[in-house]
Amino acid sequence: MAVQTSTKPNVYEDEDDEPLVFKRCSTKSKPNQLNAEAKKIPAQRQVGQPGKQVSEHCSSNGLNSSVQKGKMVPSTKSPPVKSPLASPKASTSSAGASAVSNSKASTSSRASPVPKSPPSTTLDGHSKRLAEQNKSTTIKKEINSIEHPAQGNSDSEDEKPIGARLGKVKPSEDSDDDKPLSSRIAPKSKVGISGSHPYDSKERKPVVSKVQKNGSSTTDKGKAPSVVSSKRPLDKANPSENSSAKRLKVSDSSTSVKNKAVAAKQEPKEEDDDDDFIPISQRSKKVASDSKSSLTKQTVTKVGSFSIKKTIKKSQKASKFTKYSKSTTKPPSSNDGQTKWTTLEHNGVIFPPPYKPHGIKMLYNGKPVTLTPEQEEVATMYAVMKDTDYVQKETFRKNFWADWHKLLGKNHVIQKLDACDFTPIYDWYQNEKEKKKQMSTEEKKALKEEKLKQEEKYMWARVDGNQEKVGNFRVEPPGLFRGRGEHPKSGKLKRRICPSDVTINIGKKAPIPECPIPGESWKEVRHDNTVTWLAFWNDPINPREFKYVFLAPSSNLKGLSDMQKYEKARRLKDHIGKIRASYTKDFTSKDVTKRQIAVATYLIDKLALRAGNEKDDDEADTVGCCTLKVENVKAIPPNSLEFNFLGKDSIRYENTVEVETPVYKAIIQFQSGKRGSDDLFDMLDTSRLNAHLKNVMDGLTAKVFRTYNASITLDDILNKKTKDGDLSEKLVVYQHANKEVAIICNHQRTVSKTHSAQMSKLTEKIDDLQVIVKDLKIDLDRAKKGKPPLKDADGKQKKNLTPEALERKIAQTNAKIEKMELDMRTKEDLKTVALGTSKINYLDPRITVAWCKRHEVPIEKIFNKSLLAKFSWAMPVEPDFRF
DNA sequence: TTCCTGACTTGGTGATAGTTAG
DNA sequence: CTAACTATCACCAAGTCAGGAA
Repeated sequence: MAVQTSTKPNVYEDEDDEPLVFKRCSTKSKPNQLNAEAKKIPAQRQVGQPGKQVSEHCSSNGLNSSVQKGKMVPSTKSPPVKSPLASPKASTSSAGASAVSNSKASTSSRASPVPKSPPSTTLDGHSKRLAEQNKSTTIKKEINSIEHPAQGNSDSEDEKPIGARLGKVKPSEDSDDDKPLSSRIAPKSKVGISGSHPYDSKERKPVVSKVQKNGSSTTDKGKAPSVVSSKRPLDKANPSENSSAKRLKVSDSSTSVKNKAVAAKQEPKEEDDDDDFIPISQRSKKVASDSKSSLTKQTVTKVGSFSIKKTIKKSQKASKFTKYSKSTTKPPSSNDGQTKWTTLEHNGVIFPPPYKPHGIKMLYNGKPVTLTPEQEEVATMYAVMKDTDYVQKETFRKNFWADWHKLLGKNHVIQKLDACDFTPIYDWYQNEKEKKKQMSTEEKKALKEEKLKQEEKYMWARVDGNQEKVGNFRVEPPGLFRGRGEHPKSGKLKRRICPSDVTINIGKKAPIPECPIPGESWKEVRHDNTVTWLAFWNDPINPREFKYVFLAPSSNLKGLSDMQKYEKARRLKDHIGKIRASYTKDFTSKDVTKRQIAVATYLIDKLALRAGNEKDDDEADTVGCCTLKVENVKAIPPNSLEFNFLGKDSIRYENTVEVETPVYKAIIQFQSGKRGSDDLFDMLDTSRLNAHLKNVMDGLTAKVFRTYNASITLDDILNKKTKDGDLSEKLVVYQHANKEVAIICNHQRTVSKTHSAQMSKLTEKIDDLQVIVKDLKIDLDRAKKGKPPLKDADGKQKKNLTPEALERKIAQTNAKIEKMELDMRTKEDLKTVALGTSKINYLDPRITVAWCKRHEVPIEKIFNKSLLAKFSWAMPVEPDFRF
């Protein structure tokens, strides 16, 4: 087991001991210890404390990390010119820049073979190539898209209690600028547990209550939010950076396609990767060897990396990763600047089936009403929503009525919604649902197959010769608009989309998809290779907006852009010290705009707030950083700020943080003389802010900070907290890190309806087990004295067991109890935290993959099937990769 | 400069497929 | 084998941000 770990452990450990620079403050709430500790760690960090600054600085430029890694290129500094080309930072390049693959050239061959059906099988080894590519971060890698065969991962393990270990984690400390500043955001109020007794046991932590959605909440809001302290030393700016910052106007790396082309050229040998045709079974061998070689190669370059070959096991493991990397065929075409593809074939989109009238009559003033199919369709949409809270909302009903009334006509019997009784339709619907549920497995299966058969042709596209999965090829069916929060348009009828609403985008030489509805035709057919959409139509609710059909996340196109996103965030690491120094300096600038930019940037960096674009009146009233209102922030002496606002999706953001005094003062100034509903940052909007950011780092925008803070936090926690231990303990560490990121990003979910019931059930079970333990102890005592055990509850005589056997049983039961308690704590802890969002969008998968490789954690334990497909580009990463 | 359009990423939820406990 | 859960996925809403028109 200890495989690779060998090298690293020490490193990390050391870190722990280092002085921390940032530390979190404790939350106010007093969680029980476990929590508290755990939470603290990540959650709140103080931004710099004075004394420690030094270290901070250093690290800031990533040095730290690089050092640790040993390798990853110290170079952070890349030449000032960021090159359009490669965005990648120099650092990566070390390995070899060489390998970029590019591609177009090779393309053709591979592609063809791929059958239309999803290729399920290929596994393969392109890893090598990929690996190299990775190293060089050059953008263009080829990502191939093929689907992976079933991977069966069988590992089953699963589930260990997650929370288990949290308690043990020690508070971390971080030091560097690199580290995320953020602090904890989530408000922590504590809530009591609902059920009867709380779970119990030892430490119970108060539950954190989260925020509620839509503001309504409330619940506990009063509680104490956590406070973060932040202080970052001012001094730090790095001189050097400035120059680079200036950047010439090169295009931003992300777009840098052009370069890529050049780079691409190289693609050496990878050709052999194609094993697409080899049966899987045979492939495995090959894979292993490939991977090995690739790894080896890497090893060479970098000193410290662990060598794979050490054990067989290892190689097997490696193969696991390679199996998920795409095997594909050709690399994506290189783009030059704008080009996203050279050839594109697909079959268009599929439309929902026409409405089938059911003929059930609803009641109006208690009397049945006959409706036309169109009217009935809309009535049914509403009827079906009877038990959702949408229909409780005034806006929803009003909008629905307006649209439906129009359909009914002025002289219809139905004149007002309140006198309508949709129950008959509702009941009919419930009944249909029930019937469906009752169908036999075979029937269900047949139905599913039927559907699959119809949709199959729409599921795949061929992009530059590669077979790629299409994301959303189904046109949205008509329905009532379900806006989130207090959306002014919620309840409006979303009309049916027809082919004449749809614009298709396809390669010039590709056959134009046949319109699936006889007699109708597409609105337009374009051949625009500067965009990635396959089709779009105007949103019926807001005609100036569009609904697009894109490729699935597992596609090369998406994978490439995903990777570029993370590379950009990694670049921020090299500039963050300078950026922080610069905005710190501007907190006291005489120029109000400058001061606002500085404070806004600080909030975005420290709290991971979203940029906050302006919104129209016909959208829900939510805000982001630039659109914060005076009333959303409350200054709490001596230097804390209490935030409370509705953010994206009308999710409430509640957090109290300690900020640096100049920030605190600046906020008070920005608020003075304004009404609560006025903009806090009146001189600012997102484009101004982003324009400023762009001056500091090429391609930098507000959202990059979210990605950066999320990923660096994961990398940091993972590397500091992972200890040797069994798999489940490692998974707990991962989950803990993931949770911290989710908290920073304020990713919430609603508490499941059955949550409290589940908790009390668990409590009950634990109580039962405790009774059992008690009885066992009595029996043990008796057994020691040679007496027979007591009768059981039914009055039956229990089996006579030896004291040893009884002791074993007691131990087992206690272990069970402990595990359950842990599960409960974890469950309670995560009841309002959504871990998935950050995994999908913010955490550089290479951090996870590398960590898995280092610690021998099967990647399938962390990434599910879709994530594995989406992140296939990250699978070849070197084990010592650090964000 | 500001406004508007267009393209693409990010996000929460409910239905469903898959698992596990009883 | 069924009930109870859980994990996953499809769905589609809601953001971000670039770039061009006004």
